Amino acid sequence: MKASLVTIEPNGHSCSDCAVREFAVCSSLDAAELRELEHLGRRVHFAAGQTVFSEEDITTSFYNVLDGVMRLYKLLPDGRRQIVGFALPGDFLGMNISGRHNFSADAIGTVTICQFAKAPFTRFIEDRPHLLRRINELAIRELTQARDHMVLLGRRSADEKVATFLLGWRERLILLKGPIGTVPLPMSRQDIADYLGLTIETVSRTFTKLERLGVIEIIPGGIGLLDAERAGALAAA
Amino acid sequence: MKASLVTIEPNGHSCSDCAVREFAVCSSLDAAELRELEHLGRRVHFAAGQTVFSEEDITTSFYNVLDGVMRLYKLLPDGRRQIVGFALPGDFLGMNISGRHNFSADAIGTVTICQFAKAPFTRFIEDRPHLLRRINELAIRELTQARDHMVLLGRRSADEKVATFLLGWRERLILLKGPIGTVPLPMSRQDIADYLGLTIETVSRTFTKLERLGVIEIIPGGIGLLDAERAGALAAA
DNA sequence: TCCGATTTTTGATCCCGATCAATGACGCCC
DNA sequence: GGGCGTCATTGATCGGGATCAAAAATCGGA
Repeated sequence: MKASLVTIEPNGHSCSDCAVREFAVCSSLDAAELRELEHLGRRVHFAAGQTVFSEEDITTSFYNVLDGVMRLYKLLPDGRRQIVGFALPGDFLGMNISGRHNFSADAIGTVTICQFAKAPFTRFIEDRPHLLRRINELAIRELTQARDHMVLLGRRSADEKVATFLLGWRERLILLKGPIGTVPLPMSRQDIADYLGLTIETVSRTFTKLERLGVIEIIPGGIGLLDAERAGALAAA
Repeated sequence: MKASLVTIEPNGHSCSDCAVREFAVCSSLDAAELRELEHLGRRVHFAAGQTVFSEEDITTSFYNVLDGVMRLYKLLPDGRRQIVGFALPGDFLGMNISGRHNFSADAIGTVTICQFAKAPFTRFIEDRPHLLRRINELAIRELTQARDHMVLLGRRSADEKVATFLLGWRERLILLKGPIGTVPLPMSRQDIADYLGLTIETVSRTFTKLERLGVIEIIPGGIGLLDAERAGALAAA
């Protein structure tokens, strides 16, 4: 029997053995609170390519990424797409003030998510200022990243964009999983292009150029960073 | 005697008659709290072009814009500039997690600011979750704007960028001051260019083009919006 | 293991917005 | 009111990245 595209984990799971415990919003909670939170969230699995929520959808849940990578994006009426970020384990999605999501979110590869119904989670936050402070902290960090990305989109060349992306992505993965050999790139070239405000052809050409320069090595599903120094210079950080 | 470029208002002022009372972060406070807050903040005036704080500066204060317009921007090492936003009365500046500002802020024209020393204000927030919630709300709203701006920078043409900017700026002013005739543009063409990821020449040419099309009328210090419908179509919202 | 679909790479050409250059329009201070 | 510095507009040309097109590589399924 074929697995469904979206499956809810049937049996109990516990926050205490959660992989993203110290990265996620939950890091602000004590043991007792975690036990209470366990009853509010449920683990959900999404297959590659599935949409978790869409822009303009009414917000009914908040989401905590546990495993996998997601693309967060906005579409223009004519189909042009801008990816506003990639979500990794520990990222918290769904906060907004309009009551509607202001971007869409797809699973890239399979993804596991901890899903909280909006109302009970909002009530849970209510009298827990430390959790609110943690959420605020995550929002401010995202805001900082968003501003950095504006600089990239508005003022950097294609070469700088690609180099900056590769270094930044690598840095995030290292922060999450520790030192790594090669850099996995689970997203497609088109995703990278839509993240950097380029076309797929330009991204592909720039990858090839960087390889020719001996800065990277293109491997299936990722790249190897051969000359971090040189890459940093190209990124012009 | 010539006025100094930065002046601190000498005598007492009161939050109760503050112009941005209902827009700002303070809208979450009751009368008693406002009276307490009064002692933490002081009004400061900046002359046109003055820098209020710079990127990488250690954050020693938070700022509440009371009057005037500010440009918020980031610089690349080689001088390229990206304006990440324009601050208007009611906007709250200075939140970050690194302890350093992550963008610079200049006064455009004269600006009045309500300045709070970081430590006492942080303490003031401490046991006032409603204020924290309000700050979080403002952060999330900015995040939404930041994502919209990413789409503009990454995926829109010059014409769309300019039209979108004019409509968005007009909308913000209307929200703040009610219906207006012409749209004042206190920032320079260079500021607009650095906000939209364009050059000053392209902005100027696009303005002229929109005027030739009968969409706007260029007047000293601003524009008149003659055909909002047409402008909206060009913006391709 | 082979085949068809999809994704990625590479090549040729085009065009939008940047760059370079000059002129025009203010505002400001003596 | 005249001269000067700054900012905005306009014109001519250039080039980086987009677009159009095709080949090559990779992947998934029978």
